[in-house]
Amino acid sequence: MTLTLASWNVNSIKARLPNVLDWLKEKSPDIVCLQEIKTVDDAFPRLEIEDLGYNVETAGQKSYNGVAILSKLPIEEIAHRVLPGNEDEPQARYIEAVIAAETGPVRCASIYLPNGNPAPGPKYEYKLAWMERLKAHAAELLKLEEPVILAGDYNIIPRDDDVHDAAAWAGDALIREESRDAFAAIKWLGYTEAFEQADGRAHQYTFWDYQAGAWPKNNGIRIDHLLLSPKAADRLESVEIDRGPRGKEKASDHTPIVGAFRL
DNA sequence: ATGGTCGGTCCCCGA
Repeated sequence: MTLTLASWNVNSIKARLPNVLDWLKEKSPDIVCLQEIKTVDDAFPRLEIEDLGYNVETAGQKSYNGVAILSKLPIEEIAHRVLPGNEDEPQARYIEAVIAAETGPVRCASIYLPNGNPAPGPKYEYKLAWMERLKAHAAELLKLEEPVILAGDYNIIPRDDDVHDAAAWAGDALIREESRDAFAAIKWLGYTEAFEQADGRAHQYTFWDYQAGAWPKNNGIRIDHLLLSPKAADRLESVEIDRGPRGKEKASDHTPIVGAFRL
């Protein structure tokens, strides 16, 4: 049995609803981690998505940020709606569910990591502090020895091969050495970055800016990632970026990344 | 073509 899990920053679920519904109907992923839903929970278009066979859990806020998990499989538990380490966190950037897969529970998080620009500055400090919290929590999750998939918009360009023109991004919060080191530190705990593991793939992107014709010029960056615990990594069959949604009318500036697992 | 992004909004801010 194959379980498919997608991560997609939709840049407003209300503005993107027709595109999202079309894509869910077309691809029918088992689990979808959404970011930047940009709405409070009560205004999330849950019925339209439930009609397609999904259970829906959200952690939203007004205007900005907001994450959700959609699952065709039963959601056993929402383990967290705020990233542990600061329960007073005002920004909705984390939700973690335990999902009942055929092989047993699979723990999935939808993550919207702070952008961090301009760097240096307080927003960048917030990004690094948030990553420190994520690392501490990710370490705790490893102790459970479960399949864990930490999916989301990490706002991190891991390698120069993940950007059209690395020099043009020098100094940006998404590519700075401290950002990359913080991302690598989470991997070093024992997580596998799914896409990077697939050999020989370079210059495949998940985000293209709305400005300056970035999409037609394929001037993109790879910032949406799936981090896998050992038990999830062992079960990884494939991971692909689906460029389809980025080419549609009224597209998000991100496109989905989809992993397939023997789970 | 002296322009050139979106989305959510207390009309700018965040990306």
